[in-house]
Amino acid sequence: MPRVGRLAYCEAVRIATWNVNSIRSRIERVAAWLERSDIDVLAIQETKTRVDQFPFFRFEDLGYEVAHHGFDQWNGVAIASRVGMADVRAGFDGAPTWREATEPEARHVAATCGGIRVNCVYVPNGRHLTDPHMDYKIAWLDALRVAAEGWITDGPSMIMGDWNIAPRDEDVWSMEFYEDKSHVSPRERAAFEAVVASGYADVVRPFLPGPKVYTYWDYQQLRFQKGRGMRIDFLLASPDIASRVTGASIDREERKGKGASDHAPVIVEVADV
DNA sequence: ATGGTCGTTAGACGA
Repeated sequence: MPRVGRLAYCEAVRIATWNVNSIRSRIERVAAWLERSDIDVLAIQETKTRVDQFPFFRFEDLGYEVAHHGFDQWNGVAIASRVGMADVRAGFDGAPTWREATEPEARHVAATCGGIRVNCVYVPNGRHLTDPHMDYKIAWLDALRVAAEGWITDGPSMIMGDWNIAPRDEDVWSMEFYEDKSHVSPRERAAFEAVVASGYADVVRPFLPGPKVYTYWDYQQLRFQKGRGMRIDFLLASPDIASRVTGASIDREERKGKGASDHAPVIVEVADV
């Protein structure tokens, strides 16, 4: 059979999400990881940089196109892809602003990569149960749910990123520790499950069931070394994508050593895109 | 020791 093009022979696409906690401080680590991990699409959260400071060249050197959305040292989201980058969009309709801000924070960017509508999200941190940021977080997730109800009807899509929510008790190292804290409250969990219920599926958990499967470990108190983490980074997929996911992994190696992000990358493999 | 570490940046603030 003659070769008719790359996609015709592409057995799988590898898609990942990673909260890098500053792309400028982490760029060499991210670049090295992309190279050796054979990643086709990476959704990045907490770039913590303006667009004019983003190290686009480093991704381009490796054959990736990048869409980045960021205003300043807070938040910031990006998508890097080597399987196409079309219809880039920053932010979704109905996203709330923090208090009276004139523009929503940089917490969502979308692009169509390899036939998949990739939505990269950085869900607000609620901080504490009674903090105004918690109401903002819930409002943001509710608006995301409304947007997702539209995306699910538009074709193959994914929503991936740092959700700042541990949906199940087994997703944290200690429920006793977290019972009065953010990330595990019924309100947050309901808001997460409502996005899932709009038609998406967590495509990682079936391959990596808990307990003790985490994607984030606080820098403080030797949490990583002690195995005290949280599962708060998720890849959700529409049914047509979910049924083609052949594997998933969390690269804990990337949480090790000096210069690591506090999150590990989460990877899924999608067959026959 | 009532914190412990990181990131942004230059005194805090956020996670």
